[in-house]
Amino acid sequence: MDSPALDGLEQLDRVMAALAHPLRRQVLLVLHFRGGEMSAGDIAERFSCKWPTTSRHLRQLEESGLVSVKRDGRQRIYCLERELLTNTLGNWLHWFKGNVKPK
Amino acid sequence: MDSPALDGLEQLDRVMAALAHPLRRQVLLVLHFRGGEMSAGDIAERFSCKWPTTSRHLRQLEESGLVSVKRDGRQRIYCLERELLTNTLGNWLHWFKGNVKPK
DNA sequence: TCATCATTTAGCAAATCAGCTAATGGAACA
DNA sequence: TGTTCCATTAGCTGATTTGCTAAATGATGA
Repeated sequence: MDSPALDGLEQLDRVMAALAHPLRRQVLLVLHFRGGEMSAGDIAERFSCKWPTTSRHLRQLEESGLVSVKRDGRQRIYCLERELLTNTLGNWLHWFKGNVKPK
Repeated sequence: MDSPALDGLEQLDRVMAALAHPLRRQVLLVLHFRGGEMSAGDIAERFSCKWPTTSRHLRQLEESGLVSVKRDGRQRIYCLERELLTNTLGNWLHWFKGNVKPK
């Protein structure tokens, strides 16, 4: 299910919170470098923590909108939402581009 | 005190953690749009939480390296470290630029 | 030196987070 | 239908975060 037009601030808040944990950032990178899609199992086996722990991190990522999920038989496939990531972070960062009131 | 050449991952970790709280992000923006430097008091009076609360957020920002402090008489002046912010975040984000393994 | 101003530190309580194990859900297949 | 496989949810615990109030610090000025 799509977050029903989560407003910008709320979205930023969730994205930033999701990015605060190193494991979640790592998941995003792994997803990216493996082509953007991986099953939960493929993701989980790359990390040293227990499966349910990874599973919860994945859910947080999903709730932030940074990944989406689809079912394929008994697997769940996680997809990186690359544009949401780069846009959300990029747009926020953009406020800081250019000197305001340069000395 | 300067963090003695904090390594990249540690740095990223602290920056991301610092950015996870909306008030801390807001402080950075306020600092930026006010020219990069403000006293603790000027910052604190712009937020609705109590002074000590803001003070602690400022310390977290300082520990992440995103701001630095200098004393000026009995005031403390906080300075936005704009390059650290844009470099740290920009470099991380850069991993996600360009399609890897497009289908 | 004593009071004052700007700000931080100490210390506490409530909320949230992150890890674990055990139990559950649901598709596939014998 | 029952078993197996992939993955999640439930529920617990300990650590961390965030807010508060009250006390402390440290520079300035009378």
